[in-house]
Amino acid sequence: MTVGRPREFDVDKALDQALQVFWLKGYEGASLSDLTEAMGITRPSLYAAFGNKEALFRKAVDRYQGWAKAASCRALSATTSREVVEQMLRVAADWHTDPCHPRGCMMMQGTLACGSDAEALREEMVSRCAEGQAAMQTRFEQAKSEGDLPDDADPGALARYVTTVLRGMAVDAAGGASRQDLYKTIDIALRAWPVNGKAQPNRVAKAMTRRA
Amino acid sequence: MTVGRPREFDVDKALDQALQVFWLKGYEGASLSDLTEAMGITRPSLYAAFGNKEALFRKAVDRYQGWAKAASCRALSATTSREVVEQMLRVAADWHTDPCHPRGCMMMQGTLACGSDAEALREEMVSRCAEGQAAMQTRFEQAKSEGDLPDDADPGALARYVTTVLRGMAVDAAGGASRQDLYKTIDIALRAWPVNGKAQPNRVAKAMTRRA
DNA sequence: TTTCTTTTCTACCGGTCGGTATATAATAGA
DNA sequence: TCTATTATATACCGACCGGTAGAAAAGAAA
Repeated sequence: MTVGRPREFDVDKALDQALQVFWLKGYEGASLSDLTEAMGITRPSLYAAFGNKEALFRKAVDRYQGWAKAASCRALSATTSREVVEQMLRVAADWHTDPCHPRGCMMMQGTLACGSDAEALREEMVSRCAEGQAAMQTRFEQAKSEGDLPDDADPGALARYVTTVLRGMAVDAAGGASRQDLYKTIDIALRAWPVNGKAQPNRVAKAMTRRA
Repeated sequence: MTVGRPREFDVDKALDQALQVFWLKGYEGASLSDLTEAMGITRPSLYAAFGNKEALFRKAVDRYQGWAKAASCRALSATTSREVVEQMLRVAADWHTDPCHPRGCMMMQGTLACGSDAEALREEMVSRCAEGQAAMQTRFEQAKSEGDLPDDADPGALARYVTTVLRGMAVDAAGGASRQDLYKTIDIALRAWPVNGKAQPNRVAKAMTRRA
């Protein structure tokens, strides 16, 4: 029951369009003309609805990260650390080569692709990416305590390694690598994963609920 | 014995300064004002000496790639494929965290960090990066024929894997990762390297000349 | 219908972008 | 010294940047 002239466009759809533009062109590479044309609205409408360009970018990143976090949570709940990593990498490979949207990682394309004046933005994005790495680290610490990883395993270093491969794959995809190429890379990357000689007490029980 | 007024600045030194600016700010993020200030020359001097901004960037990339190719050749001449990869990754880690210049990879920071109008530039950089990957692939094919890699090894996929890790590390470094962090990542990444059960006839002989 | 609120549109702001016209200064050869 | 040639410095170009003022339009409440 709002008063005043009703908005003529769908805010969420417009945000999706803006996300695509940022993904493709980066934060600074996406001009307001690019954005308003893709969103199908005029400049003042954009400012009234989203604040300014930076706020619009943040909202686009929020939406993007929502998807990423959902996929990440699903992967983190896999039974073994190895399965966590494999799912993480495969989902990323599928995502970064999905023909429904631009290739590569939106946050990397959008934020690494920005000059120095948006330094604060970049640092925020770096720390946002670090969240995912930290989540993996805690998951691997849990795996270690469960005996799913050997005693000499370094959860932090392992999480960093996976993050590095993820970032590399995102660049590969942005540069045109095919999904099959990324799959082959994943097969090799996974051979670095430590195998433990200890018993894994919860493994069978967890495996039964894995596909729930 | 050239005629006319002599140039008052050192072209190579100016190009080095331009390289630093592009490295730090990217192709589009580096404005002509940024460049001329860092190079210590005026705008018309820049255009007279280098053509235009894009030509200047290409020359800067040429110089950067010269260093990269030299290091790459050194690594490729190592005895075993594993040593090739280890040296490749370690040199890259050192390079990308060298305090003497901006962090990360100049070509990635410079080119991935550009909008859509410089699409041709980006594609050229992508193909330039592919050269290094191709060189690794031929080196690994040689290793396979020498028995240094198992018969079921896929030289192309292995080269892609190493390239992916290299790209990931470059992003890590640009985001602030320490050299020690990258070293730990390398230790893990190397565990993916295939081990062969076959004899390696030339291994001892080559190892003797390795440190020559 | 009148009033109030909010969105939409056109047109514009100062600033910066990459690039250049023009005039002057500095050298080599005649 | 005079001329040809090249580099320098100032000042400027049209185009585009992110962002906004102000009027018209469309709804809800009175």
